[in-house]
Amino acid sequence: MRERSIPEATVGRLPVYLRGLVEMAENGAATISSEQLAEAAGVNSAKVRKDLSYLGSYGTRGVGYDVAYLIHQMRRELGLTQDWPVVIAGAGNLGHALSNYHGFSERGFRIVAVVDAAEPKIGERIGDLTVEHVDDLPEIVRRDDVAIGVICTPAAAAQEVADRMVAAGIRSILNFAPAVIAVPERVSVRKVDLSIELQILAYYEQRKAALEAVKGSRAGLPLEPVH
Amino acid sequence: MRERSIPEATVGRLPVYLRGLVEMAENGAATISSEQLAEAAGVNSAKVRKDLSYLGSYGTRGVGYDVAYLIHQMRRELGLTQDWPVVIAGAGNLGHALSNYHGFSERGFRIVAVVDAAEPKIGERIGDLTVEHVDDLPEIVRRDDVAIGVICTPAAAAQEVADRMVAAGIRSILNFAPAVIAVPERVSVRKVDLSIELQILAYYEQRKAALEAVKGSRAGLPLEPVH
DNA sequence: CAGTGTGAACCTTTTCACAGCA
DNA sequence: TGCTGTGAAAAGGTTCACACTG
Repeated sequence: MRERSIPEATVGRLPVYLRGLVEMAENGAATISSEQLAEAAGVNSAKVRKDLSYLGSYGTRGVGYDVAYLIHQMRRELGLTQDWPVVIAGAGNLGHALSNYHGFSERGFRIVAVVDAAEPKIGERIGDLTVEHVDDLPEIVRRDDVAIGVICTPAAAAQEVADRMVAAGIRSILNFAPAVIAVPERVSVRKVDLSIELQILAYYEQRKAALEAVKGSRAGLPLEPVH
Repeated sequence: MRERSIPEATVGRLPVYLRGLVEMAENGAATISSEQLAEAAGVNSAKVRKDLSYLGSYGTRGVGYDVAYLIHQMRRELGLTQDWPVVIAGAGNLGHALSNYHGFSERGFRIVAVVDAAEPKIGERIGDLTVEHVDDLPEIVRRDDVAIGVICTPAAAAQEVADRMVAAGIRSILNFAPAVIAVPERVSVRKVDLSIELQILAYYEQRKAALEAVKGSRAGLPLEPVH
């Protein structure tokens, strides 16, 4: 392989593999088979091999993959060899929780600022940070070379905040607000909608209940796997 | 159509449509076209029509869809005509934020309990709730007929909590812990991994930077859309 | 005649199965 | 011999384009 452009589905799994690999490394494993990594990532081994093949031929036939080397290559490919300064917009419940979330800093995402629009929030302390005004976004982005913004505002404010982030020069947005936001093509957006996840679970849950109700009477609708 | 089993990809979008429809209804719209709904949901209209066709033929040619009726059908299909009692495990930052998150209750997901394993947390108040001990899960699940559990613990505790949830009779799990959890086949699991989302953004961000660097010199790698 | 509903084409992703190599 | 790497087949998802209808 060793070619440009990793499939989107694969990109989404690489961080999962990476986490598994780092854990393996901590446990002292020097090499790992696709079978073992698949186990750790909760997928099948064919998928692991295909996915890793997009990074290059880093395995050894009959042996497996060198854990340390694969971690290195994966970090390089994912762009995790550098630190990523992140700004969070919205100092509510979720904004607080994310600002304090250790998993970010552990993986090289440094929260450099939290902004909000509400006067009473400004100046509030969150860990080492002080909540700044959203008007200061352009300055913050310049000051800390921020490329990634996280939106934790209510839905009604999400589009405006997104616009301000884009105007300030942010090029990637993680949106937790339950709203669809429009951005220029050059800006990447990913969304995480907490209640949508529950609604999806409810759908399958309800199906299971419906299935129970007719149990035995018919062959039964196949219950598709979730996620 | 009107047939069993909606494709997974469609199930994931229905809640987005639903949100758009509810907003339209609040704005007084009586009917909506696939084009308008597509706009609200951030997808194209062909997808909307295909997706809605799995629910049945609820549109009127030349007119569009009746908003109220479509909301009703969609709620029914998603299993949102009932309330879903939810238990949250882990009274840390995220557990707190989710317990207080209004978006859940607004959509019929009622947080009935927060549990934790750490003694000092037990008895702590979160909104109207008092943190209970994880040992009491079976009783809580019985008491409130809980079907959905949310894991907000550190990664190291996730599998054990999942096991306890399953043992207590929970059949759907939303996992926020950065860990893969194994559950019996009958249990649905969805995961939300906050730092994985950032890592995916970092990947595309880094690609964009790499592209800038060679700008003009070559035709350039196509920059695939994110999410 | 505007806009749905849907076959058919197309593209992406997953899985299979095995050749090839350490 | 054991496990990777990958073509080829299968499944799943998206988009096209247009017949059909209220």
